[in-house]
Amino acid sequence: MRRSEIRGHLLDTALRLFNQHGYHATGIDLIIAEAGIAKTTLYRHFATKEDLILAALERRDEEDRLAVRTFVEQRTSDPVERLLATFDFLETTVRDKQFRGCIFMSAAGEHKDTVDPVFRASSMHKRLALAYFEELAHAARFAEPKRIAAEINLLHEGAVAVAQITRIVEPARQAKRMAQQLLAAEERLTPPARGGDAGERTQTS
Amino acid sequence: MRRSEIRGHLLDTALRLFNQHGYHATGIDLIIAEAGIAKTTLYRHFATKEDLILAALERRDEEDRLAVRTFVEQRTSDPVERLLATFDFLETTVRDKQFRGCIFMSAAGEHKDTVDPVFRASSMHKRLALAYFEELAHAARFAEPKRIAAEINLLHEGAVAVAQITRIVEPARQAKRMAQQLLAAEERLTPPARGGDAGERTQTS
DNA sequence: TAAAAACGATACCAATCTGTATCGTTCTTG
DNA sequence: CAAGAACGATACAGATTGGTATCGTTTTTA
Repeated sequence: MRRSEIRGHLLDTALRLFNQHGYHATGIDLIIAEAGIAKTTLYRHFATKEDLILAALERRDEEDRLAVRTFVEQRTSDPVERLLATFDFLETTVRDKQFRGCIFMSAAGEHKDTVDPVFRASSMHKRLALAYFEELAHAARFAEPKRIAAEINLLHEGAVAVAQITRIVEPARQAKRMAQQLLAAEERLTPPARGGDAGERTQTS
Repeated sequence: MRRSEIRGHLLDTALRLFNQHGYHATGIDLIIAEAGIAKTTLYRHFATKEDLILAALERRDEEDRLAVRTFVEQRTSDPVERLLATFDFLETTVRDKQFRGCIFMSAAGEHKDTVDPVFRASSMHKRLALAYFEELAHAARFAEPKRIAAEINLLHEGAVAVAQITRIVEPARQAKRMAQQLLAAEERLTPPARGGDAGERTQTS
């Protein structure tokens, strides 16, 4: 393995093990054994285990946000359909055999103190995920994009939580149907496809 | 302290610490120190730490299910209103200064293997919570009580997850409003209050 | 009230934890 | 190609983990 790849390989291995066993239950010795890297080398890249956790979460945060954007944007250009497509993306992640819940929720669950850097990193990820929903809800010209985004976000979190316990895909599909019904009943500032009537509010149910 | 109370006191202390720091991060030494009980005594009541965790979850499971039933049933007798009242109960638990998320979700998050007894205990609690929603949805004569219950359940889990990260109460209220809109649009087998028309399906929106 | 059980205190055990020190080898890079 | 940095391997440190052994004291109970 080239030395420039070691850091990334360590992060990938750590993420896999954190997802599989959790953060406290995953020891440094297991990580280096699975990665096939010396302990000295790990500590040359990351000062502490907490630093490793934070770096892993940061990497995953960027990967995830890029992945959902890519998935959604290449599927449709309509903002409402994009909001719904996020649930299809969710379904693919839940369908993964390695799915054991959201690693950020797990991280926050094991580092419950709000001032803990790991909690803050998880919190930041969730805030950015919500921001994407807001971006889409705004583009869809909903009358209350922030509220819509929060509702979509709540459905996402609910689906992941239920799927974490049941280990079935159905919650993701159910959440999508709920989102569908929810969005269909919402006010828009202007109708999306038809040339709208002077920016006035329009009921589209 | 009377000796008959020691077991319960240990469970309460353990639950408080598990909620505060998580399961792996809470050591036996901390539990006995906080409880003011000798280690020997703890291990006379519980064979292993896992046994202590399981007993604590069992205790909390019964407490919680009784508490929500009591709260809901003394508030209203209408099944639909009772479904909505579960969100008010949720709001009180989230409003608690000690709220750090659902201890069963945390337990499942730290014991991710589906055959792990702790995971199974958490899973069982969630199954029983869902069963209560089904009971209420059935009493409300919804056409599809199982689906309704699953949707209510998903909203609950979503609200708890979002509240765990944000540490605000709003998700619980938002989930209730979503449930309200959801239930209002649902078919019922017979109208609840008015003497119904021969058991046929009725749209009540 | 007397015997039995449970208690507290403490010392202890082996295993595991995160993190460091040492040192010979390999890779990178100027 | 040579110097310096990064690597692997190993041993080790100090703290902490879950759990046990011992024993004198207190409480329960028959």
